[in-house]
Amino acid sequence: MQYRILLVDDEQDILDLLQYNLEKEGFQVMTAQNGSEAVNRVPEFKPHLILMDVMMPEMDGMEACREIRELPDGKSTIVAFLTARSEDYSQMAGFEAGGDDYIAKPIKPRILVSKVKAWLKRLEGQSSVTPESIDTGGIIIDKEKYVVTRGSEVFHLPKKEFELLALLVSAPGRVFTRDFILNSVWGNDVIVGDRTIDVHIRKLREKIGDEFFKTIKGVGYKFEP
Amino acid sequence: MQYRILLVDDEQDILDLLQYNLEKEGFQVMTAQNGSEAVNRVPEFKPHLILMDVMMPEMDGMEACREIRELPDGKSTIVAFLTARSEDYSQMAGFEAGGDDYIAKPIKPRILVSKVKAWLKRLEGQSSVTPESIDTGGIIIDKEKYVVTRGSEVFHLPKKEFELLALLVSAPGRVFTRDFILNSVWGNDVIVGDRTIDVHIRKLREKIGDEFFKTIKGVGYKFEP
DNA sequence: CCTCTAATTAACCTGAACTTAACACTTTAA
DNA sequence: TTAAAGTGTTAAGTTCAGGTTAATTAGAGG
Repeated sequence: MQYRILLVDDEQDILDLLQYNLEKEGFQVMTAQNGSEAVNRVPEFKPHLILMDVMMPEMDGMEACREIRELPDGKSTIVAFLTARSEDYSQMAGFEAGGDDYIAKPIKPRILVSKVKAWLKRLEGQSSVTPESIDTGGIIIDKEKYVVTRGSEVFHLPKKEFELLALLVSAPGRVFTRDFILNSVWGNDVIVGDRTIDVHIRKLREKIGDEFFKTIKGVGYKFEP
Repeated sequence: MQYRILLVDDEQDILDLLQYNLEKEGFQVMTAQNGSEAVNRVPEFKPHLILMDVMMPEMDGMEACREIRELPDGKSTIVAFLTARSEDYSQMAGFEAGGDDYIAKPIKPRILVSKVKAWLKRLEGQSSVTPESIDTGGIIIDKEKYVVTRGSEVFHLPKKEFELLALLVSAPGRVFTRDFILNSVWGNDVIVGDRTIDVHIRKLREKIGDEFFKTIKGVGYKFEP
């Protein structure tokens, strides 16, 4: 499948440069010259990744990002900012605006491409949408802080357990087959034994609570609030 | 409040044009004809934004920018270069010299004005969103004095340690991936070994306190008050 | 050019996280 | 009812990310 990337910058030169380099790598690229144009293109183009300059006339990157996050298709795309290096980290990455990451100018094509690939790789593992925090049946999963809260208790789960939980909770009641879980949490290229999932489920049951994790024999597991 | 803009170009015509357009928008404008003149004007005028030609007699823009960055008032001002279009984006913007952005000649007044406004907008955000000193969980980070205070203790951290701390503290609780940290503190063109971050984290733990810095294995680090 | 500090690297250690193996248990269906 | 298949449990590996230390390199300032 071809990934779609939306480039947003007010300067044609930079758009050209980036577009050239990304298309060379086989990505499908669309461009926009300012924030509002970018916002408009999202619904039609449904980009997997948006690379956006922070500073633009008309509507700046932060504002555009906020608006994009409001769109139905804008929640799942990765937004990365192009920004000058400065001391102001929080601004820089535009966390508040819902930015995922950033790349500092000057942009070296090779670095750009490798970063883009890394970002997109993140999408592969995900089933569909991944909001910053999921809240189901009294269990809150905060992907930003990497913590799980149930009532007043706070759990610090290791990576795999956390991802497994996040997957199950992402669709409460839905049954995930062992196969699907392996793909999502472990990846299609990793081969692990049969009991690995069981053990991880067990740890979740131990920590979060037995009652939440239901086994469907011959099929898989599901999470129930 | 009125913003102060320092224009630097060796051509009187251009100075006049820019000055006219910017004053029309309500900005306070001062001009200089070369780099050294510009450097001299910074302490008295304390400009919010410096618009400077790259190529000038006496002292060019890059050099002037470097010197301005050395001044106490020069750290917080935004420096943008006026530059002819070229393929060399990294040079173009003079980021190495500490420039924040650039605008390509020929300069269209409307674009100039909107860019200037966008740049200055960043200052607004900084004063409110990210003050010069952050105070989290009893730890005060003074970005101006480059000093960290915890209770009555005062730490003078070296640059990298300070920046790492500032980054983590900028979003307490949030997990920063090693990758992200490398980008932010080291920049995406610098390649450093795997253990570099660890060592810096260790120094912070040593100096500030072990309990504040939490490791999320396989993910990254976070700061918790 | 020397000195001192910061920054980075290298080499090694540690332990949590993850996986596996072995076996017990449970369900299903011939 | 009993084998077969699927899952649960435990403990014992194994691996790999991160921690630690010391040595090396880079850089600023005299």
